[in-house]
Amino acid sequence: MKFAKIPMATIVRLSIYMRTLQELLEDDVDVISSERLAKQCGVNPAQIRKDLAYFGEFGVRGVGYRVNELVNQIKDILGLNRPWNLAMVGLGNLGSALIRHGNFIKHGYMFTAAFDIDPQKIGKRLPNGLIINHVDELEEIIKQREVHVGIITTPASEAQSVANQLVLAGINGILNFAPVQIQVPDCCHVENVDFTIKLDSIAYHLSFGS
Amino acid sequence: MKFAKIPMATIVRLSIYMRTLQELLEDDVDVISSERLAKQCGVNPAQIRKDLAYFGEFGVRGVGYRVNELVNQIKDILGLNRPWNLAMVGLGNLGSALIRHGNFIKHGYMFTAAFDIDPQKIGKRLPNGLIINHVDELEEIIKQREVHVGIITTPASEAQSVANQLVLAGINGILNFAPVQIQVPDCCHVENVDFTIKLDSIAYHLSFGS
DNA sequence: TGAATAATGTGAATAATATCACATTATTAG
DNA sequence: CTAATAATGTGATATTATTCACATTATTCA
Repeated sequence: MKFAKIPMATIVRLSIYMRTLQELLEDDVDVISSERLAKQCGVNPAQIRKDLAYFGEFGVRGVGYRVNELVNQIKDILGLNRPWNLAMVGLGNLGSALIRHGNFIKHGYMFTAAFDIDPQKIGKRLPNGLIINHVDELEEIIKQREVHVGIITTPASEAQSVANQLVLAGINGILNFAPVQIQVPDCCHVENVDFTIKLDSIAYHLSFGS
Repeated sequence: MKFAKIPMATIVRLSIYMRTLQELLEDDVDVISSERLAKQCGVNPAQIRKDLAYFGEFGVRGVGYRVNELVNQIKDILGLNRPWNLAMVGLGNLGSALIRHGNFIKHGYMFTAAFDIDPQKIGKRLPNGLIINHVDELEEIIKQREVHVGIITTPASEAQSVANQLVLAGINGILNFAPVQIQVPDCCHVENVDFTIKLDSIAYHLSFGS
C-alpha cells in the first residue's frame, strides 16, 4: 500500500467517505456510485475516484462500489483494521466528557490509560472502568499497556510538557485539544483540534459573506 | 475589507497567527518578524506575508510586525472585534463540558442559550448561569437573544433536524460536533469538528510512516 | 448476441496554493 | 551622510490539488 505521496486531504476525505458508507450500510444500501456518494459527502465524484485510485481499484465499472467491501478497503488503507489504544492526559471537563463519549469506541479506539495531576482525581475510577493515574507514572504505564496515541486535554500551559513526556514514552501520535501549537520531533505526528479556530472561521464568514 | 477571493486556508492560518501573537504579547514581545512567527506556527514565512497581503500592509519593512497592532488587525480581518453569541444544542457530556470550558469566553464568544430535549435537564441552571430550555423553544429564544452561531452536540441522529431548526431560526453559522455531514442552505456556513477523523489520520500515519 | 446504458479509472487541463527571489523600505552604526 | 543589514511586500515560478472528459468495462434488455 501507499505508492505515490498521498495528499493529506485525501486521507481526511477517506475517513469521511468511510463514515458515510457505514451509515449507508446501516440502511442496507449495498452498492453505490461515486456520484451518489459524492453528493452525500459534499465533494466532486471524480475526487472520490481519484482518492481511491491512489491505493488501487475498488469499484466495478458500470456498477459502482460495493459498500461493505469499500468500507473494509478504506479501513485497510487507513490502518484501521486493528485495535488502537489511547491514553487521555488531563481529566477536566473536556477530557472526562471525551472518555465517556461513545464515538471513540464506536470506531475501534480504546482508552487504556488516563492521567491527571490533581490528587483528588488520582485513583478514581472512570465510568469505563479505567483508573486515573498520576502523570508521573505516564511513561511506565504507557509502555506497559502499549498505548499508541496520546490525547492532550490539559490547560494550554501544560500541553508542551505533556507532549514531551508522551514522546519520551515512545508515543508517535498525539491528538491535541489544548489551544497551543506543540513542538514535537518528526517521528511524532500531531493533529490539533481547536474549536475556537473553527468559530473564528464562522465569524469571518458571517461578517464578510461566503 | 476582502478584495480578492480569500482561500479558506488563509483564514484558518490567520486564527493560528493570532493565537500565537496573543501568547507572544503575554511574554511582552512587541515586535516579531514573519520568520520567527512562521517558525512558531509551523509555516513558511512567505506564507504569512502573503496571507496578510490579501488584506493590506501590516508590517514595517526592515523591522517586522508590531504584535499588539497585528493582533487587532487580524481581529478586524476575521470580524472578531465584536461580541458573538452562541447557542449550545445538546447538553450531554460533550455539550456540558464545552460550556464549562473557558476557551470560548477567552476568545470573546458568549453562550447565551442552551437547549436539550431531556425533561430532566430542562430548567436546570448551568455553572455559567444559563438555564436549559427545551428545543421546542429554540426558534423563539434564538431570535430573542440574538444568537449568531449554533453549536450542535447532539447524537448524530438528531443533528440534521437540529440544523434545520437553527436555519429556520435565522442562524447562519453552525459548529457541528455530531459525526454526520449535515445539509444546510448556502446562506448557512457549517464547520465540522470530528475528532475521530483526526484519529484516523493519526492511525494512517502511524501505520504507514509520514 | 448485440446495442444501449451506466459508471469506473485515468491522462490531460485547469485551478488553487505555496514558495522563491528580489526590489523596496527601515534601521543602525561608523 | 552613507553603507550595511534586516525584513517586508509582491511578481514570477513551482507545486499541488481538483475537475474534466473520455476510453474502458460491466450490465441489462431486446
